[in-house]
Amino acid sequence: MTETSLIAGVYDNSMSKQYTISQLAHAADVPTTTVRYYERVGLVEPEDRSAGNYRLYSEESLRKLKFIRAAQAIGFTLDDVKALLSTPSHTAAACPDVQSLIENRLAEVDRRLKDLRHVQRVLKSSLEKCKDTEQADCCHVIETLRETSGAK
Amino acid sequence: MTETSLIAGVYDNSMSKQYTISQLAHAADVPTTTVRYYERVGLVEPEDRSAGNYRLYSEESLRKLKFIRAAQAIGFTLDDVKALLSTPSHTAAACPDVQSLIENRLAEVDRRLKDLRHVQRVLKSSLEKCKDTEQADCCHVIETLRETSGAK
DNA sequence: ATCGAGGCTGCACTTGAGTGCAAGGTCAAG
DNA sequence: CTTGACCTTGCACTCAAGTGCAGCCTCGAT
Repeated sequence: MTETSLIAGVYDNSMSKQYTISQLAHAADVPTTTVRYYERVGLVEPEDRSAGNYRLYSEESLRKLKFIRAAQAIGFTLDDVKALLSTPSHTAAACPDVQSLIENRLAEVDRRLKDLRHVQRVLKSSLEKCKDTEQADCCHVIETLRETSGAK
Repeated sequence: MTETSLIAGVYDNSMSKQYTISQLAHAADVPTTTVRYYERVGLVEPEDRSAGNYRLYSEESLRKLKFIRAAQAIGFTLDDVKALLSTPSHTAAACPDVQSLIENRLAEVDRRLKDLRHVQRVLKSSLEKCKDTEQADCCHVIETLRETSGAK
């Protein structure tokens, strides 16, 4: 292990192949522009440059990239991801930081879920009124909104 | 009813009082800057101007403002709101438009709920591993993420 | 040798919903 | 008549996570 990173895994088969930016991007299913952007903000760096100044990436970059997308998918910001990635790996000391990052996200997700369920109820009842053939009057949407705005 | 607006309600007590921008803003619990912003994007207009060129708003503006915030709270964009507001009121013809706007929002909310529940599961299991005193090793977070990134 | 695909840099722009600021005008109280 | 709170305009800036573009370079194939 050349570098003790949170990502550097168990499988350290040195002599792994190198990727150009588009190969890497393709493998991680990320636009190349985004890979360069991640570099700009300090998330991923090429291992090396080719003779013609092309970026060359290692397996680790690929793992990192996948990690970034996975973390993003569950709602972490790139700043959070940066924190996660720069956490000195495998030390118990880091745990509280990571843990509280997760707890914060989870709390936010819970809040958001609660909100959304409320929203879902309101929208459904609006739709009911809208569809009500007795008096197909979408203006009731407004009533519904007015009434429920105070609530919550 | 001077204007057939979706908002102009049943209670059309003419001779209603006028608001300065800060009174209006306070009543609707919106910053004054935001009221001006809404004007810029064509959502709310003052009924009149005072001698000193101050904006003067009617009750209708207040209702409109409250409507905007309520609609926003259930996830409509200001563009949606504009569409809702400009819908020629009380005509059955408008119904399909309003209805599909609501249906679209609802579909999006459903999707979002599904995503969030997934996220919640992933975060919870990360947290479990993080808290596991057997081997308090937050790095398992990475494993969890890597495994679940493919799913979904 | 030349063509097209892909790569490089740097900079500006996007979206949505506002916020901040400067320079000035107005209003009511003291 | 001054002070302070409030109002006016216009313009620029914020945030996050990118996207787009111009002008140039490099690589592999024909």
